[in-house]
Amino acid sequence: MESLRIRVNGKELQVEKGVKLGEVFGILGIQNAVGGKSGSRLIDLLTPLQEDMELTPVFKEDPESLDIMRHTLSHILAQALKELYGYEKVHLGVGPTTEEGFYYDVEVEGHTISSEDLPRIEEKMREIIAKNYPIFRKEVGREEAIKLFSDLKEKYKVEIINRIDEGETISIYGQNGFVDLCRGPHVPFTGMVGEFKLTHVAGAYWMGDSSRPMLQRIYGIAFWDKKDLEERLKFYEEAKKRDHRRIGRELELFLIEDEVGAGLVLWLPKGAILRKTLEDYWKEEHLKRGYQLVYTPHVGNAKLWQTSGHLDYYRPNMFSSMEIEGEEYFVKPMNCPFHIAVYKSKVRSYKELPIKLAELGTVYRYEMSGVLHGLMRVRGFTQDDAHIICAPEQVEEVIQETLEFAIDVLRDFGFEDFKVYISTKPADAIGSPQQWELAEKALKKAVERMGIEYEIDEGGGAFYGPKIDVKIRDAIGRLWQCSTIQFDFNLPERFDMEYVGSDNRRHRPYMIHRAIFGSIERFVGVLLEHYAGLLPLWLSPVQVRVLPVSSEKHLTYAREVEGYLREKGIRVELDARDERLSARIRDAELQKVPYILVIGDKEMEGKHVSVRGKKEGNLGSMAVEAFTNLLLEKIGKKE
RNA sequence: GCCGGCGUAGCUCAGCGGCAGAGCGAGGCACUCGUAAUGCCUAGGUCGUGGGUUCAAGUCCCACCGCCGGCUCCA
Repeated sequence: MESLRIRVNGKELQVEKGVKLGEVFGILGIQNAVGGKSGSRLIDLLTPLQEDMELTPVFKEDPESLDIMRHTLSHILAQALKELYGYEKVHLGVGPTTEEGFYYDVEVEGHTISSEDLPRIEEKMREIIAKNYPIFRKEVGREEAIKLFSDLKEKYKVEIINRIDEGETISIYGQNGFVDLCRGPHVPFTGMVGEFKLTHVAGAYWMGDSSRPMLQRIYGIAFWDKKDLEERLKFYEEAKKRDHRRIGRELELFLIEDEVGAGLVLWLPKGAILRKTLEDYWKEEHLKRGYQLVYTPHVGNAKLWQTSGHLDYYRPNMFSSMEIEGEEYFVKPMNCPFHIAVYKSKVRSYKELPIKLAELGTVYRYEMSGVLHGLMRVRGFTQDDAHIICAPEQVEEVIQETLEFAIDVLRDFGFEDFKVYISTKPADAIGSPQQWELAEKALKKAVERMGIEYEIDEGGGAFYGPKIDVKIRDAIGRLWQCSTIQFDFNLPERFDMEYVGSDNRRHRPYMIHRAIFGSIERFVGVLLEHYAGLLPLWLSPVQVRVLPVSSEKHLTYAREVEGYLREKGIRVELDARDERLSARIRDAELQKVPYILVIGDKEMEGKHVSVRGKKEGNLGSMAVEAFTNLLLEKIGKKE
């Protein structure tokens, strides 16, 4: 028998080839290990060791251990389904782990699983766990595997086997009469899994291909500790509480209605003022940084979209055409062709570059009905769009400046944590290698210089150019894609864009698309979820609500205060309804108004107001001017 | 678009073959009130739309529209 040298935590051990990792740990007196790790590779206790290796044990404290037990839970889920609906009726797809749990894609003949079935399935799973069945692992040959899974009527598994590379080991795992094709890793007994809960069931195409059958995906979450599980469930509840669709209705910000159309947003007065605040800020910041604002139409001639290539490549996402005086027109899905037309309105000199054209351009895109979601995914939205046209030697500086701009803006809205993704040249790219190299280098350099954490999505760029995407982390840790800076080597060619260089010759400029918010709609949605509706003062649709204690005695002075604040540019409302003061306070609190001013006899005497802050609580009485100055200072600081 | 669930008053929801309901909100009246809900009264519905089954349909069946959870797509 061949022998192997295994190093665990620095201790070297000589064992026979084929000895299971669990036995190795046993010899070494390592207890409670869930599995082992060699480099980044996870190995479970059931796996026979075939080569010399250095290992560290994985315990429950190690995050990798979750992956192992979640994987086993997905098998237990599969077995539970087989037990409940019949071994030959349940066809298994794939059952991987997720960031917080696991799922299994299955097809159940003659039954569709609904969320009502989940408790029963869970119960069956707990039975399997309680029995503490030993889990086995076996390596099988390709032919043997195909025969085994064909006999089991596991058509999807057979398909997977056929896709496995020659030479790769094919392993099966199972327990108590249940067998699954699986790479592992798993815990050695069904009783070793942690706390779990099945959360929901949804459809999922086999292999993610819409031309293949749709399976049912059963999702579960799982952690070692009940505490962690409950925390995760609380997170879902918290997310639900922050749902911008709910907040939007409660605070009367926006409306999306059947009568108007799916994915089309009506901005109610309070939402409109929020949007205006965002837009005014946006325009000011752009002007400060040398952008030129433009306005372009909502529709454009088909010839334009032909030249841009949208009709060839983007047509499925465009609304149907309309005919005007024998010419075909389309509602715009993008602003770029118009901005290019602005650029081309005259001969451009290198001295003008970079030219930065910006517009809050409302575009319409056909999105499949199933993907529409509140403000986050709509059919009509306003991009905070800009196109930067520059010379090659300006690219680096332009990218740097643009990225800084985006981050500065996002910081102003209270986001501090960013994740940046750079997508590089895909296989089917157009443009010269020099162009790609220059562009990709500029992107990387900009991110590195700013010291932001980033990842590279190798080959993930669009065919027409590489890009940077910025995602922001919200108050409960979720990432939202917002800003994007995207090179375009395609449109300058298609539209024959030029500038005259210092050599008096014509040159092709570089063009960069960029958005900071992404879309106004989506960004407002993200803001609402980030702040759970309690927007910072400078963004609040209503910043102050004035409440006279008595709607008769104090009304005149209350109106005076209201008028004064309004004149100072503060968004103020008077609530002199014939209601108890505490009822009106409650109402203002629920509407998340940052400051409530109570006005009674005492305040009237000294031209004071009694201030109650949403965050600070009762701040006591102060002079109207003092309060106004305090407020204006806070608004100025974007608090 | 696909799979599953769901559409009942402005909102949140109950009713699941036999007289359309509740709370909040809205309107009216009384109370004139000091930091998170004063009381009483009233109005409000082709039960998403269209078809079908039935003596009888929010309720059962079919189609469509929309919403929710996913999948897919996001030149």
